[in-house]
Amino acid sequence: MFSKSCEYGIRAMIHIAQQQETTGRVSLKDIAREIDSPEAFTGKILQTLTREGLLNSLKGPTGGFELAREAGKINLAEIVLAVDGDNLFNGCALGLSTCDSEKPCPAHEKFAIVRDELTLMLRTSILDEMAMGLKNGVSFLTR
Amino acid sequence: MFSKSCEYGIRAMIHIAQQQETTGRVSLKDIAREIDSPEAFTGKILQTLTREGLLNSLKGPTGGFELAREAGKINLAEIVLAVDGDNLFNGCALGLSTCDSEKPCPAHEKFAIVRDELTLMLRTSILDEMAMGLKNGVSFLTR
DNA sequence: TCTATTTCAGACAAAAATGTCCGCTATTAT
DNA sequence: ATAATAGCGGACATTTTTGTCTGAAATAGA
Ligand code: FES
Ligand code: FES
Repeated sequence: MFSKSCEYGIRAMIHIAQQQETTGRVSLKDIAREIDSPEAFTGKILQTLTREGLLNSLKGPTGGFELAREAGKINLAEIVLAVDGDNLFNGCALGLSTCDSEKPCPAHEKFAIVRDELTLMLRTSILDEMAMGLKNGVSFLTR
Repeated sequence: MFSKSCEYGIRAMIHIAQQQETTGRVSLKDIAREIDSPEAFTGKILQTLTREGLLNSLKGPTGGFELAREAGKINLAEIVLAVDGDNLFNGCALGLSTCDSEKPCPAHEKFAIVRDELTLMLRTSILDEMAMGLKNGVSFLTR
């Protein structure tokens, strides 16, 4: 469904959202440890998220990453778009060059509905809600 | 969403379903041409589908591939499972080792719903219906 | 039987995704 | 100022996915 990069990116963003309420900025080392991901690789992904305007980064001691906007105004669709691009939202299920309802593939009719539901689900998955779940111990970022 | 292999596999199965009503078995060469896919690579995928019991194959002149069951009794979920495995149906959105509603990731609650809708959509996408769409010119396998 | 055709199996190759390393730059604290 | 810290950028390495090639095995038809 999502690339490894995207999975790490989402987990990182949720962890940052949950952490920064209390401790402010979060370091790469802390993030990689908490979401159980390879540190250097995660660093690359966080750079991407920073370039894409979802994170701010600060160098030096006490440096680290923080959300570019408040956690209530960032949703999963933005993160997926930033890391994996828009193919999941627009692409054809059967890999045709474009998804076009005027000249659809045989799966289009049923697939487009589910794809749109997925898009909506991602748009309505807000970072602060997910961070809340983490904090309350009802959800987890490792296993 | 799906791997290239899976996309080619689905397109091949739909083409075979549409073609074999009239001309019987379908050769790899014909399939690769009609679904616009690399021939040798497509051959590998058809071998997999044959091993997995979704296709029968026959060597020699007049040989080729045919559906192992009638097109009304094969759905997309089976093809996806045969080629890409069950991760799409069971896997965690955020890449945790397993998806477990007892110890869910922060995306689980909303994601599991959409994932189940996708599964249902694939299960109810039947090969003969899609082949019909192709024959009637309302859907297409290339672009 | 002989030949042409077609799938099968395995080795090989190229490209993309995933992951690591290292030196550089910016920043903080002493 | 200087040293220590943390992100940045680019090169490099590994693994997976995607794709190719070749020869063998099976089969139909002449
Ligand atoms: S054309 Fe294939 S999903 Fe729209
Ligand atoms: S635990 Fe992540 S989707 Fe179920």
